[in-house]
Amino acid sequence: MYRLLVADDHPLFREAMVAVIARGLSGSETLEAASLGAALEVVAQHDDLDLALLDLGLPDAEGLSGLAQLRQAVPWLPVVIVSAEQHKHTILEALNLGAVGYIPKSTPRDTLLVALQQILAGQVYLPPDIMRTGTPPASTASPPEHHPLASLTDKQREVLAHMVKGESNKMIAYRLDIAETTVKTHVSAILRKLRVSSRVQAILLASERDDGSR
Amino acid sequence: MYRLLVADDHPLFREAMVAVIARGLSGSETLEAASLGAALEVVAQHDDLDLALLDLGLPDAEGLSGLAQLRQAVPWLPVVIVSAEQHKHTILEALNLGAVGYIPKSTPRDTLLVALQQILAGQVYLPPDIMRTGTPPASTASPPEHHPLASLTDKQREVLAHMVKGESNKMIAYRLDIAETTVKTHVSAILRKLRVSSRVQAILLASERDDGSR
DNA sequence: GCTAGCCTCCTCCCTTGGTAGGAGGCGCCG
DNA sequence: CGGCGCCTCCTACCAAGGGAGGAGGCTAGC
Repeated sequence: MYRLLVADDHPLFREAMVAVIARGLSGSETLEAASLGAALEVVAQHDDLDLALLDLGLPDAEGLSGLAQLRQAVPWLPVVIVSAEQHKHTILEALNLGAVGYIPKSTPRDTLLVALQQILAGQVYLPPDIMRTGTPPASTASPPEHHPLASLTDKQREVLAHMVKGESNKMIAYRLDIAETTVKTHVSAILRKLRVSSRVQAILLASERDDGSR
Repeated sequence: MYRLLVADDHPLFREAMVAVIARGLSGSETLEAASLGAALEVVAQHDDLDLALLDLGLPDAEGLSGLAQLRQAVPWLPVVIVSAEQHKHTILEALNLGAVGYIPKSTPRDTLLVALQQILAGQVYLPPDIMRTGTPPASTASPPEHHPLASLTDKQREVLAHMVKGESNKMIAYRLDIAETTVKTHVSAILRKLRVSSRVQAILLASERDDGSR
């Protein structure tokens, strides 16, 4: 049913996770990686993955840099962080980097399954503690998840419309009669909101959605 | 019917050209520009132009640099060079820069009309002299005009396929197991053959054509 | 009044994209 | 065999893209 990647350097935990998935998501296939490097290789060769479970604290990845690299390499792949650490700051950082969820290692098996299903369904999973404590992550967490494109401001949408036509920042600036730096600001905001890392990906995503054009 | 831009610093010649167009291509609209700067402004504000007639020797454009700038600014706009000069080298250079034709100023009115119609129909017009003298422009002139995409080599098509997915040069290199410099070489060749100036435009052009994907 | 969001613009900095030009290897064809 | 096209890779260089961070002005809402 689904194809998942479990990236964790602890063999036992990896196996446990795989077992949970096998039992809870029957028919799903799991790939494993013991390091970030291995994970990057795996994702490079499998473009049909549905989700990656990434452990924080892989030997070859400093903290969230592993997430950053993974997102960078394959922006289309949803990544959920699996970690022992539970600092609110780290979790928000991860979301900012494009993670679609954060699962504490202490999560009981059945809750874990619910979390995975929720994430595979396109939702975001966060540890209940965080959800409860009055934390309105606002900018990156709640709204964008469901309406990536809808969350753009008018001006951003306008800039995106020009990007889609293949125009450069400089040309967009000229047409909209604003400074190129301003265009860059908008573009950066767009990329962040759409969770992609290059204008090309933003364009593909945009023209894939709205597409009333042909 | 058509919207043309006539860029020439000589008012008399410009008027004559406009007159020829008015008589021969009834219903067509012509815009005028007396300098390259003016031409650039015009094209920036009119994205529905069909063709630009560019004089070589505009006050603010050194030789073919005007063509280069114009092509750079609006790659989608076909540009035909109108010039007094007739050196074979210049003509080939112009074609290399993406011009779709080269019309000597000495061309008689009726021939000029034929040339314009030919160009508007997607053909290329070159002064008969050049066509006759055994000059096989090969690389840029004859084949690409009709089949921009078809003229790509297998490898180039393969690279383009990855570009269309939104992948960076580095990622493509990794997937195809070749050096990034090689990917760049292919990308450059693709851009040249497709007559565009950025990967985004190449991608848009490519996904506009083949599109069996949706 | 103050705050929050948005738009505007800037500087500094690094990465990516793209061009130019050269060079070697391979295979095909006249 | 020699030439030609293609693929490969390289160096060097410049332009464009993108992130970080700060800053001012504006309006809407509390």
